[in-house]
Amino acid sequence: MRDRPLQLLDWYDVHARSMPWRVPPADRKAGRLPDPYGIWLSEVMLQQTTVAAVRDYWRKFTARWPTVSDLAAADDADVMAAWAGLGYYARARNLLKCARVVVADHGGVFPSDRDVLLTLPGIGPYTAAAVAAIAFDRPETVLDGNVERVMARIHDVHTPLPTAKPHLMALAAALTPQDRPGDYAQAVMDLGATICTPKSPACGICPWRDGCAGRIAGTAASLPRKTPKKAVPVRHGFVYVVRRSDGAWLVETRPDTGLLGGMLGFPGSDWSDDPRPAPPVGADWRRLDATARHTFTHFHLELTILWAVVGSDSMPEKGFFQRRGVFTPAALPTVMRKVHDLVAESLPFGG
DNA sequence: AAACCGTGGTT
DNA sequence: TAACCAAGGTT
Repeated sequence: MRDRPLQLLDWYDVHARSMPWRVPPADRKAGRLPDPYGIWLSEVMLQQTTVAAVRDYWRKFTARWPTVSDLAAADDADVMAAWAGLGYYARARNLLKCARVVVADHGGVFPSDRDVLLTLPGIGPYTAAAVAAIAFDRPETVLDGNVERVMARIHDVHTPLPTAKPHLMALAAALTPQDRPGDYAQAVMDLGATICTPKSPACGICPWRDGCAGRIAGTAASLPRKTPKKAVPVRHGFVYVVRRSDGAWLVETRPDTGLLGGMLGFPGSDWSDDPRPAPPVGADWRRLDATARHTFTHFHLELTILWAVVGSDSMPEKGFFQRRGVFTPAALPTVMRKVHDLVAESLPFGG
């Protein structure tokens, strides 16, 4: 069998996926490396998130904040609004923290060392290795969901995740080449994303098919094994949508920690088995004849929507009014945007 | 160390 | 359609 990394790099030279932040293999071989800021931004956005979902957000962020210094100087609310809809909002809070540390402690220059990168907010083992390898061509080993799957299959590893993770890491590290480590890292992930897919891998066209123990054993499609997850419960809650007579919307900035931390939203009850309404302002409340349903990572949510129209002298106990032109549903996390859309289509208020 | 933390696409 | 899944990190 020919050298596995070289086999994969030859495949990558032909089949590399094109991405806005990526430098194609031909250019990288000529010595060109990507902007570390763009790679860091892409890697944070790509955490548990598909390439398709990230593309437009990455373009929007780099157009508005072209350098890490620009991002570090941004207003928190602008960054959170720009991140709205992408999910895992702690990433956006850590993104800002990280940018500010890079400016304050590293002169606005991204560190190239994996262990230094690991000290930065929002950068864990995967992202530190990815930035070092992809942006600086350091021989670091990335272990993401793709690499775990590929390693489990070519070595026919039956130990379930996450127990198997250290073993899979050792197997992946043993393959990482000294030459073109950045392309190699991207190549394994492209292989996992396009050939060695979770459900029905395309073993027939895989550059690693010859030495793949999982394919030979007939177990590939069932690997990696994973310990079963718990069923997600259903929780309930109330949201309060207040329109002022001039069309302004009552919103609040959610606390920095916890679910949807730091994001804009409509005030509401807690989300529990037995929530109690606690309206943010005295008003003639009416119940909307529609329920907002949304699924988070660890629970389903059913929200009862209460709405009211108040006068221009209204002084809410919670939140603040955003006028027309300032308020935009695009700045809301998806569950709140669903609430907004249900209200907007039920109450023709002129947007 | 297990729980928490979003969303949209695929099966 | 409900479950699964995606370039994970933090506490």
